[in-house]
Amino acid sequence: MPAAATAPSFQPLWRQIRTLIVSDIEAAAWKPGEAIPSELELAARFRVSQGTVRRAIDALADENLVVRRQGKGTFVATHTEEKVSLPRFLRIRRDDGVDEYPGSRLIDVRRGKAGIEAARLLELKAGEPVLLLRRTLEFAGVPVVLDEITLPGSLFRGLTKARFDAYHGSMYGFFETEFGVRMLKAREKLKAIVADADSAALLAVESGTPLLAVERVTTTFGDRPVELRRGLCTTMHHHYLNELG
Amino acid sequence: MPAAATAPSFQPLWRQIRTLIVSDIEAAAWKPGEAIPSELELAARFRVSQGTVRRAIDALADENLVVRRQGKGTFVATHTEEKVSLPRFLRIRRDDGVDEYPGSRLIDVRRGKAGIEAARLLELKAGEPVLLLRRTLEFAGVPVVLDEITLPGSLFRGLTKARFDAYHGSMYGFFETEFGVRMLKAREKLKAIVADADSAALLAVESGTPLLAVERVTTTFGDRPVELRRGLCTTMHHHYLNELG
DNA sequence: CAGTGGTCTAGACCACATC
DNA sequence: ATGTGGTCTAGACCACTGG
Repeated sequence: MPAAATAPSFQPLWRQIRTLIVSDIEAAAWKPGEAIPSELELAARFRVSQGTVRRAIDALADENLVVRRQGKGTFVATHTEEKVSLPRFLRIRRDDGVDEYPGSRLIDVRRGKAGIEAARLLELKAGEPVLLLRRTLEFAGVPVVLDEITLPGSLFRGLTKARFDAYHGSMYGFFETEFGVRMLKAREKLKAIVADADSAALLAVESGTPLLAVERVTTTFGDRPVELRRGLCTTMHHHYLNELG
Repeated sequence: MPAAATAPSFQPLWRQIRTLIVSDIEAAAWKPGEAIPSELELAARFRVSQGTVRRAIDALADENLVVRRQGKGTFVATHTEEKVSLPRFLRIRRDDGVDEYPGSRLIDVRRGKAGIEAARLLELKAGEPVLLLRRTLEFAGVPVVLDEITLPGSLFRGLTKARFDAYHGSMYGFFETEFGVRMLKAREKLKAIVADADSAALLAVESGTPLLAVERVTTTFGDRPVELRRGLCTTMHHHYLNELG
């Protein structure tokens, strides 16, 4: 039983079972929003005690891969039910503290080839086909964030502006239901820059205004990157919120 | 047994025991860095099974209040052992990916009165005495962050520049060992601004350079705020890192 | 070796949702 | 009443640390 250099040789049972369940979720044995089998059923299937299955599912809940609901069951996490609370990956907030769900306005969808930087971050070869979306996020009808989103062409075949506009819900909900791509984790790097002429026009601010630049790489199962997003955010009346624990 | 409007009437045993242990940690029954009693000992003391104590301690470990070390024991978390890895609350990184522990240079310590905004964020009355520290964080000898730190005077009596300079370690280590104030959680709000003349001088950049403005409110037990920090960060060669999961 | 945290089991019972 | 997740117990055994 070979082991990676830094990995433990033997994994506890609950860890192995967690991995098995993740594989089933990735293989869409149960779709996002659906219930997975009950703990007792999984325990019987894997020939372990309920407590061991519980431990595995607890880990998955901590990773936001599933959601537990007492009395009802355990459900595969989805981005299509985020209308109630704020989207999990949205860190931009209004300064006045009101929790507003921003509107998304798609500007355009273009086809292109991955540049060196995008290829590196998305683990593609330079020149591979990508999709380039531009969109704004509007709070109270005012554009606050300008995003340029780079997607691997191979995963999002058939993505058009019309198709996105026909979908009602968040962008990650769109990716999930229309292309089966699940956004699980993201890593963001923030810098302060000044607006150039183009960005300023789209955000309705003066050229030279300071903007918050957010570079996000989003990953799916196995930490495979599937989205590169460069956002510019006006921070006159909004901010980026982060909780440290 | 009265209950708050939104709180559950009955707490599970492990939750109650967690609270008891937190109280003991807050009361410094065991100091930061010291071991708390073993699970079996705590189980006997509270007349519950080891599993229930385990659950309580697991929760504390998730909150970074204690650190488990297999074979050795469970230890109260401390800010004085962060020299190996990067400080837990430091999000600024070098663009080149090198993990550098920045140097801290204290500029000055002043006494003052809380303004309206500081009073609100620190839950003080306007006009109550505060301490105002200014310091820079230097990466490779170059100032990258300029912090202005506001502390409630009542909690940090006797804090002087000389005393800080005599201490070797992180600022939160200093607060912990010298004043018994434990920084547990923080909430940061980020904006992009342009440097004014004073800040530009201290950060050795031109006036008008875009800077990342970080407002941090740090809390201790019971979510009581104990530090307000306004930081300005040059992001030419550094960035603010955030992981979303 | 003894002591610590880590895993796993089997079973009882509770709390919640649904029919 | 039934099925789900949530709590709690008692006990066995494993893995790691340090004298």
